[in-house]
Amino acid sequence: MLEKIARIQEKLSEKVKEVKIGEVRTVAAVDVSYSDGSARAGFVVCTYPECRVLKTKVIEVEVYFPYIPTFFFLRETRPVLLSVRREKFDVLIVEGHGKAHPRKYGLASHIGLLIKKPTIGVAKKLLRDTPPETYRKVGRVYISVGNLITLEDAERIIKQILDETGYPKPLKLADKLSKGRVK
DNA sequence: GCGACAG
DNA sequence: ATCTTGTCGC
Repeated sequence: MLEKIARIQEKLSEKVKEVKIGEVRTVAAVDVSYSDGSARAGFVVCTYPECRVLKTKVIEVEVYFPYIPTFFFLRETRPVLLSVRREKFDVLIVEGHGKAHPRKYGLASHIGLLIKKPTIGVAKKLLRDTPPETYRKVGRVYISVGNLITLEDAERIIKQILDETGYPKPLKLADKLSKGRVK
């Protein structure tokens, strides 16, 4: 079964577009946390590059798929998609890899393909067998192309919004929101 | 002693 | 991720 899905990932990775992004005025971020059998997605939209918070929200949804390394997107696509639908932003930061993946297709790429908007994958650790040219280390995180952006643009954008700990500010807020740990 | 592949 | 213990490395 997973073999079949792996082939699909390789096929879908060919649909990812690496193009220069247009003017960026707002950046959004999503992160998911779990409690019991439900997943909670924290979503935030900030101005770029100032990172003034324009919107925040949290949604809750039942999760049915387990976490399997390199198949992470099967578990988080649903909650992430539901939280970003109908929202407005120029680029979306996703907690999880984009092209920095053994099959060049992580959650950030899947989301980017589905919503047809620029996405950047951000993760704290690398997966085994990740092609070196697919990512950059920025601050303390690894970033990669999700969709509709170049690695260079992604790097430039993330560098502008790092906090003092080397972690993207919008993503940190999304993380807190998902854990219900923010005003 | 029990693993070290995103979360 | 979440829980949890110890604080460190094969």
